[in-house]
Amino acid sequence: MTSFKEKKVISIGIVSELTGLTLRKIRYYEERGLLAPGRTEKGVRKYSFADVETLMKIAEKREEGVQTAEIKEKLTKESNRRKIRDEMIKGQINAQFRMRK
Amino acid sequence: MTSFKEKKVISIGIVSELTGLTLRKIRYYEERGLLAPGRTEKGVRKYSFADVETLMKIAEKREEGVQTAEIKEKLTKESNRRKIRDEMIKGQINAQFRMRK
DNA sequence: CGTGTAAGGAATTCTGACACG
DNA sequence: CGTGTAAGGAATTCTGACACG
Repeated sequence: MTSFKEKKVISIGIVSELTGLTLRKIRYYEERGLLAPGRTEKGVRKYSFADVETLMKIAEKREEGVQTAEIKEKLTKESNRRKIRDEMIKGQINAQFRMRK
Repeated sequence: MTSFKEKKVISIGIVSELTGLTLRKIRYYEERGLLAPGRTEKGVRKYSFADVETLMKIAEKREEGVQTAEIKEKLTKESNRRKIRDEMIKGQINAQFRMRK
């Protein structure tokens, strides 16, 4: 269910290596609301592989000169689409169960 | 190819939370050769989700009183089986390619 | 707006060793 | 054998701010 890809377990230094982004940039994109890493009790940021992928998309867009505000919109829309899709799948599964009764 | 699950990106503190094992135990199992985390250039240990799963298996066995040496054997055998299986799959895929030519 | 950097402090991890057994 | 712990040091991360623009 909560797959590996979504688990917030990677610290920012490793994320930096994985994405090629500086710590400053990674923190800034969070500040601007483009992604939401987890935090340990002591306040240390933790990222998932999904976050790393998001950051790679952000990096591409930034290279194209796209501003963070626009990127944020695009990301929000994408996550909404994902949400709707997942709900539809859930609905289908539930429908299947009802059929079988 | 190099899937998320195998990537060495998790630090020992998080692994401890994920597995319920103390840092001491996690390091000791490594010392005994039951698993091989990666290291950053500075020497900080980094684990994969696969390592985390291995540690959970180790924890179970230890609770049953199995010694680390025995657990190590079992793990080695398992990884050999995995290796053989993967090679067979690779062989099959190659065979498919040859058929198509 | 987006990013770099120096600053001071806090949290994390590392190793080798002693302890118990 | 397997694990805890205290010890000292090194590496990592955090925040807020100044800089440039």
